[in-house]
Amino acid sequence: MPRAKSKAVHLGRPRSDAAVSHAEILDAVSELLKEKPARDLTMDAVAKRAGVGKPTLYKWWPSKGALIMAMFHDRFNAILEVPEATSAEEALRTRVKHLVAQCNGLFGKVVADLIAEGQADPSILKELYESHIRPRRASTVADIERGIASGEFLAATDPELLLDAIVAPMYLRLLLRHPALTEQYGKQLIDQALLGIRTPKWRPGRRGKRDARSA
Amino acid sequence: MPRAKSKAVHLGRPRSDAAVSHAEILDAVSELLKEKPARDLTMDAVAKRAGVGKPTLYKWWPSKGALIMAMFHDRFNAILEVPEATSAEEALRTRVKHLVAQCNGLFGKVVADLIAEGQADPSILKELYESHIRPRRASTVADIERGIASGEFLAATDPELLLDAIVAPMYLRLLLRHPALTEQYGKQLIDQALLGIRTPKWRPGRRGKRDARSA
DNA sequence: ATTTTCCTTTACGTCTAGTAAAGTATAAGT
DNA sequence: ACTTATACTTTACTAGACGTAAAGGAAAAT
Repeated sequence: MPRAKSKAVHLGRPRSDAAVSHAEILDAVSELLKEKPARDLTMDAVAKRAGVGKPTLYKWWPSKGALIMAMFHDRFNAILEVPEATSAEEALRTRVKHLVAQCNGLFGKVVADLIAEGQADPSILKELYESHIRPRRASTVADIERGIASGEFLAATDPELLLDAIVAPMYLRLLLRHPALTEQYGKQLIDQALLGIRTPKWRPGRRGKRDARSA
Repeated sequence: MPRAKSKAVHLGRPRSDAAVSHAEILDAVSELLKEKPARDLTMDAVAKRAGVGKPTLYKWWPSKGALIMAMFHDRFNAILEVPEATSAEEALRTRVKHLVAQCNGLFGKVVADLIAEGQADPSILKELYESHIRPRRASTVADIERGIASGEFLAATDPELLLDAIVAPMYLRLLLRHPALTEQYGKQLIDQALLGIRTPKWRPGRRGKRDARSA
């Protein structure tokens, strides 16, 4: 008589270490995406390269899109840390520089692929936005709000809108591939976006952070 | 002996009127794209709805992407005419308003689909850019340059960059579908982009509309 | 009526997604 | 050691779509 599955005592073959096979599968996805667009990625190819069977893939991920999303999640979930000591403008410039570099690598390709896949499967768009874009935005918005609080940026600044004006053109170039997304372009975008935002008289202290003025 | 095909005298069945069957085929594509994403559009379905055979489709267009692009070209090639009498700012606002409306209709869906398809077929991206985006940009850039020449905008303004900051966020919302692309958002983008561009002393003719910000 | 050309229909070969069925491995229990 | 229960893999299959080839029908000149 089999015992009730009350404790850590199970009958039969235990689950294999998901961490290991998952890593191998996501590696395979990552490597294949370096070679071909997501559209041309076949589950058979992933299974073959990972050394597993196709049903194994479907056991853990319901679709190709979900699998790619999982790889993206696993590999590109880091949010850039920006030292609080710098001015908000410097923080923005650092982030944008970093984003340009990422967009010109595998990160950029996969983001573009995911947005493309998302046009036929909105759940991908939703997850991409909720799990990746939203948190990244939040941390940059925090930078901007810091800049507003410190008097570096005008009080009337809308952080979300400012962010959109800087970042969206970069993503669009990523998607359209033309013209190329360069670091210089990122700089120009910041320069322009800050034209009407920057407080004229504001001077960064050498540590950057000045007390918020009272009234 | 067949005569040389020197003149309008051909032997055999004449070519059927391409204009007619093309229109029917592109109608079919258009209708089907109202119902499903480009990814799920099948050539069989197009052929069936248009009442033609599949080989006929491949006779004129080499791929599904090319077919969709042809429909897009045929249906959405109009560029908005903006009266030269208005201020550059008004011209921008008119264009943006128009673009929001278009993006929320079939135009927007097809653009998004084409960009998505383009991720696996760069020739689509290229044609989309060269044949559609570039000319539209040119006409808006002309508006902005008019504004610079008239002194409405600062001389240092970079028209392309300004345009990117306004339009790219709209396209990105179109592609990400979240948050929704509203007319208000378009307005806010212009408001913000013009903050650092507008000449302080410049006064529009009485047609200019002073507008309060909408929180 | 015959010929010539164009076009459509039908049918096919291939590829891929996703699933079902059968077989193999690894543990506990006796 | 041997059975049993469970997890996983391999193989094979169905369904659908692409893109093409072959055959037949339609419309003009002769």
